[in-house]
Amino acid sequence: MAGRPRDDRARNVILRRAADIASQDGLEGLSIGRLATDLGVSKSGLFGYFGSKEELQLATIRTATGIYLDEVIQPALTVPPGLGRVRRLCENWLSYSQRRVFPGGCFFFAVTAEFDARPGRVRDAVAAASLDWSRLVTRTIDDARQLGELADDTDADQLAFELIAFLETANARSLLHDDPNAYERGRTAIRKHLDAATADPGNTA
Amino acid sequence: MAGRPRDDRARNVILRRAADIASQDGLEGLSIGRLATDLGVSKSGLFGYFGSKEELQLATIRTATGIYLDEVIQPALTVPPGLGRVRRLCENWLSYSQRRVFPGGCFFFAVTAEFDARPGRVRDAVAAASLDWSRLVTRTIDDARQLGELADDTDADQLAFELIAFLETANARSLLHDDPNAYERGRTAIRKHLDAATADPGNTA
DNA sequence: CCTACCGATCGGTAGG
DNA sequence: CCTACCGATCGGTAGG
Repeated sequence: MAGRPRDDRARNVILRRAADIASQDGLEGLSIGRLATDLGVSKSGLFGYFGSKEELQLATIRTATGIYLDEVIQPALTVPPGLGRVRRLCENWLSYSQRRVFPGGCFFFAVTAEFDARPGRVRDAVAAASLDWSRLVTRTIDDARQLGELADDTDADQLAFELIAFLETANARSLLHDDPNAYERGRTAIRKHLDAATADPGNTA
Repeated sequence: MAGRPRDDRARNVILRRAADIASQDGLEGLSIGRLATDLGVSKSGLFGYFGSKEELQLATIRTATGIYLDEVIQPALTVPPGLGRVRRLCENWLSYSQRRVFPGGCFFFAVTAEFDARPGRVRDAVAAASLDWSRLVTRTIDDARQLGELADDTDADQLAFELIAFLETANARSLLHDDPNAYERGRTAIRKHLDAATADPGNTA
């Protein structure tokens, strides 16, 4: 299945560039010819790595998932479970978007809106990645709750929905309006929200 | 500028269909040939109404804006200013998304992610529509604050950011995961958030 | 508002 | 992994 090391390196270079293009112009806007020209190889040579455009799209999603793991998730797992890890996960996400690890902002935000109404394997792969992320945030919140750092009656699924909403909206607003305040709005919303959910018997919010 | 009434009617039919297609496949996925075939007219005949693909895209955005006004904004203005109008605006938005007024969910969510990283007139038009909507939500919240229905220190811009985040995330999750609970998550988040912001000197959240 | 066409680009293939 | 090509489709135009 895996080619020689040299092939793998070439493949990685191709897919990193593909993910950058897709974050800006979408996975449909990503064309084999353009990608080949950008990288200075022949179209059919590049095509041979993947066999079809759909396979290129799926491989690009896997590459983006790996980068997301490295940039957002892994560094948060160095923090012990609890509220601190929840905060770190959110901050890593905002930083990943703000630093433009992908030039078009969050890769998954870009391709979700593109494929959410187009049934097929690409949509399925995007939906699976989104679900994995959503479950990780939920689990991290629930850990904090079980450790007594969030109120006992915290609905982890609901709070995860709300935090993810703030992250994605900060990303979207920053991109669409070149608004540098977007990330501060997101940070404020997250801080306020997590403070409101901290274990505090007198808190009714 | 405006053609005969017959032309205007034909134009509206074309643009309504264009908005439906764009909500699912994007404004680039909207092709003049496909649109012409769908509507049973010649490609050049349809082209003549607009003169370029970019003009078709801009006209489609204007049509979608009109539908958004009719479905979301106008019916909320029948409610007197205050917290009730804020709630009505949010509920109208969720209903507009949930009823699939556009088959691909919110038209503007779909085209924002598509064009947020592609400078040009289309992005500018999408950004302007987004800003208008954002300002309307902010103003509606600030009216409620001035009427004493929201806490005096409510940051209307910040609260608008948060409510819009819940709306868009409910839309996105419903589309990507065929999740019927997405809208209830959105409604819960909005209710909880507005309750926490209601005028109440003892509330520290 | 039609038919017929333009050059460019798409995904994909043949042949070496 | 290259050159050269395939049919299909793109936005747009000529001519009537």
